[in-house]
Amino acid sequence: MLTTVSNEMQPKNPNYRPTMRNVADLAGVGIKTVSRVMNNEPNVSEATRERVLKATRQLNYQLDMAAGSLKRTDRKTMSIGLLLPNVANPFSSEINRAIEDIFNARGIAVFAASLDDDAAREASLITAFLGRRVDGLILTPIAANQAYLIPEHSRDLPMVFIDREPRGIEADAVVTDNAEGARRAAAHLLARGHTRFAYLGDRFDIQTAQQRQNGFFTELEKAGIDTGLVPTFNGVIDEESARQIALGLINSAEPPTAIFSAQNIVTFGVLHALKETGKNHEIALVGFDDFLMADMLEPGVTVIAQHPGEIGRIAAERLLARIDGDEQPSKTYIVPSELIVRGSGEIPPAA
Amino acid sequence: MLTTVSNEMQPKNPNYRPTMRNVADLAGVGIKTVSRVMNNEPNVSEATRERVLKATRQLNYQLDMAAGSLKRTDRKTMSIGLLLPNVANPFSSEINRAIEDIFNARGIAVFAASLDDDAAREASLITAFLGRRVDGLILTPIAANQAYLIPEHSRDLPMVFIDREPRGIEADAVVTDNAEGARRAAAHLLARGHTRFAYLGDRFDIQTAQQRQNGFFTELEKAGIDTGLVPTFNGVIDEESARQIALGLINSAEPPTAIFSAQNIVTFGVLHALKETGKNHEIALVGFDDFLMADMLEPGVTVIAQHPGEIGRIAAERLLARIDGDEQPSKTYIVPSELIVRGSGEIPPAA
DNA sequence: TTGAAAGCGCTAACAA
DNA sequence: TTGTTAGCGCTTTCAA
Repeated sequence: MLTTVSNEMQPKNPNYRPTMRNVADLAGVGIKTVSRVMNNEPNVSEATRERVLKATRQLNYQLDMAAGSLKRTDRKTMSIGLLLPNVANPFSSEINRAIEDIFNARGIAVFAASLDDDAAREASLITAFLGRRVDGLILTPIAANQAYLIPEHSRDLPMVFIDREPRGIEADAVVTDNAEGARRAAAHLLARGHTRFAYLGDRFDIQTAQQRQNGFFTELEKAGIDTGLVPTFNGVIDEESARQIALGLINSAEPPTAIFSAQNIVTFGVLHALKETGKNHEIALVGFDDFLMADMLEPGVTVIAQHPGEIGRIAAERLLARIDGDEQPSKTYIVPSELIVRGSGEIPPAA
Repeated sequence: MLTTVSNEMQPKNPNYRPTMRNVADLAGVGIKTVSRVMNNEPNVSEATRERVLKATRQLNYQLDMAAGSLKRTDRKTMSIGLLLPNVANPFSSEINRAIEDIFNARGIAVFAASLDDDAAREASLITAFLGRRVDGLILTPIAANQAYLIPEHSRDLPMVFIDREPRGIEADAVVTDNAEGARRAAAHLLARGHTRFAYLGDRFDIQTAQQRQNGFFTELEKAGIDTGLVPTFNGVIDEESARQIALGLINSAEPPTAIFSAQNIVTFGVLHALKETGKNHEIALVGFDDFLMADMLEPGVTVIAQHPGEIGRIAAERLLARIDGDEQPSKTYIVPSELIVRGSGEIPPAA
């Protein structure tokens, strides 16, 4: 005989959303027993468990995680926040996928959002995630400084930075060896005998862009090249301006024999310029970032490939370890880039 | 003079996470006043508001949305679930971005996850989202039937299906005009005088694949071609098998003069085969789905482009309308595909 | 093995 | 304009 009154509380509508109380009443057990079953806790007889499970199926009951986490000691929401440059670009979306795979396997859901290189978005998206009490954060820092995150970090909100290291806060980071990758590009071109270079990079206020330029120029200088004379363009933020700049270089009195483009989009612009002018087999090109179809172009495009999937995987594993209580000192993990030889970077300087 | 006892409850640790009660005590107001300020409700004097705001800053307080939604009448969590084929592929990630933009502007966060064409994942991911009480669902159906969602749909959980229409449930859907797009591809090739075709498609159990094949074949038949004789390959699920099949076709006794590849990955395999055999300027190719660099290949690749951003935008707007209470009958929205002429599809049949 | 009571942080309803 | 009380659905604590 059921003694509770809660049956009266069930709306006549059969499509109300049942609570644990409803399940308990239907199964004729206490609410705590339902909780035990739903959370796979021990000390429930097989018969009782079956009875409860049957009631959950009858009512189509689903545990409310948020309500539970409110009272639960660890207060975990089983969700994390992920801030990427842009979920639509291949670099971001590969990271996204790698992270999803790891958290998914642990039953943790991922909120992802795009920053568009906008510091104001960084702030507002982080606020949105914090308000949802995510268990951790993986983010590409864009604001000049991340010191504002210190209070959260001390409150034991784990965070891992990706692609760029944070400033003003000590935390884990996972980044590509940008300087070394660009250095290798320079060495590769120098080995073919090039002496006339051009450098096209994106926003110079972004850490990675600076590192790539430094790496590239350092190697040129080691080879005795006066980098002050190397045509250098920073702030090339879209394909069309990259194309225009490349056209200007190609048509100049002393065109470069080798071009280094420090980023995906920039590479696309340069490729268009080379194709239009028919110089694609005469001027060497190495691009930072691999891209789809790079091997199908004429010539194939030699690139310094990053490994976004690897970055995502490592970041996810670090965050998971932190969530699980890992207290080791924070550290920056460096994911090596890779020179992929396909043709465009092996063109020798014109006689 | 504060009379509450809750100050004792604040841990000595300065890095505890403050509650609304703590803010209220510090500001010397009632908890409901803090709630009013945090939710921008009226009827708070400017002075009080300032005092509360100051306290929130001092404590670094952040409203807990989940706790609030528990009691709030509308029970909204301000989050939605998004199920995509694969967040890493360009089609999915463009949709993802379009949806993010619209929900973000409304303060609604997006849980995204990848299905990998796996019906079991569809079920488990939906369960995960429902357990988090998302306010709505946008999903690419993969399971044979979505009738299992009827209870949730009747409980007033809005949902919009994308890319494919659901089966077994009446709900909004946003899809590409697959049949019409493929039909147009056929017409385009027929107009160049082709009579020997080959068709390569992906998993035939996927609705869109069937529609594309139907559209393509219908147009061929209209032109008097016996489609029973057209070499047709379904279940081409990766680039390498597409390449092998294309190589077989190219090297056969009677090679096709025009190939239609019904999906991105398949197109990549065919392109490789054409390039390897040097037939890229001899055999015509039209692919379904646009891709990066399609214009940079030799020849440029003629495609039937889908508009994933548009699909995402419409789906997001529909879901938002439903969340806001729109009760109109459910409907399927069709996003037109677009023929993009670039060269490969304009190659005439060999003499 | 089971369940009753308290309370997580917040909003609704209502009183002052 | 402000504050008090109850209670959202759940887990914890502790008693049976």
